[in-house]
Amino acid sequence: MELLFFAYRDFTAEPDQILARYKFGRAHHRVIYFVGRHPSITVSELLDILGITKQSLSRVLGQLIREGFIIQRSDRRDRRRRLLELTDRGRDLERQLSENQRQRMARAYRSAGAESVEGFRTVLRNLIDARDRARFETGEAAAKVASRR
Amino acid sequence: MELLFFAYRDFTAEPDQILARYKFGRAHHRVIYFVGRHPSITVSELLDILGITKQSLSRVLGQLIREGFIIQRSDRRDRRRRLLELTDRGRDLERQLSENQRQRMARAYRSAGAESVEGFRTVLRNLIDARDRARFETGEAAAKVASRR
DNA sequence: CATATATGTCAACATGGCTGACTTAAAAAG
DNA sequence: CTTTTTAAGTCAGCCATGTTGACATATATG
Repeated sequence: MELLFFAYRDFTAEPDQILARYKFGRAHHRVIYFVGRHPSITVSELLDILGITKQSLSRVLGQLIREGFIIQRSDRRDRRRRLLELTDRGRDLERQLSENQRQRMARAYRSAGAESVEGFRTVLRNLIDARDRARFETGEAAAKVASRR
Repeated sequence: MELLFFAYRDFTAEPDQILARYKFGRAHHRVIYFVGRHPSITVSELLDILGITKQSLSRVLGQLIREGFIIQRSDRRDRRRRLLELTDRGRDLERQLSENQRQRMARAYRSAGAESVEGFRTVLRNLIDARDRARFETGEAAAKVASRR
């Protein structure tokens, strides 16, 4: 538990200086990260992932849209939905922000070795609520989940 | 990175209802947790661990002391230092709060197996800044670190 | 004695959660 | 075609927990 605390603390600490330049906070980082990882994600899906309220998200998402880091377009099939994408500008910022973290992760993986990495991922998956664990299933199970959506 | 986000999100989500009963937040949980794990910790050490400012800590720590969850006594050798301990009441609360988390961790460990657990811990250690990594060294290295303090 | 260190405190401010109440547009159900 | 449900957005206000900066006090150290 303590390890997890320190690892998470140090893992998330670095990007803050970059964010400050844009007058953004960690919440913005999370939004940019997940929109980057899941292009065409809807607002509801993003809310589910972040586990926060619509009102909280809207403050942050609104800024990102107004300042041109994210664009919305409506889903053709269901025009109530807004699909979110990073703009070029958004992608730039995402890369800047995640660069440190990716490097840190890569370093940790390299010096731990492939077996440790597998164990790391297995335990993390088990820590996640069953509801969301499916996102990270491997092989056939993942295919099933994907097709269900 | 995504796995880590979800695991941390779910791992930290549960104790909030209990905390709410005492009108406490997550910050109180962290303080109670670390004082519980490191009896006689000083205020400075706690600040280092939490990575927050003295003023932020003081708000939370002050409440916990006033409400009888933590006591301070001065260090005999250096009477400027205040050593922090959980009271019986504090220990009760700590147990309540961490119970879910310990169970979640135990479940994750059980279904992942001993090897995965080793890998998990190895990668987490590597993710931590070198500065704090020493806390978690094993065997002889750990003894050295301990004796240096 | 002078300086450095550990702790505490006051004030003001920012971020990012929350609840509650409502609106609008579109889809789905009847 | 009307009603209901769903997805998204908005306004207002509250709270927890970070931040900076300025100081104060007690004690240890040089």
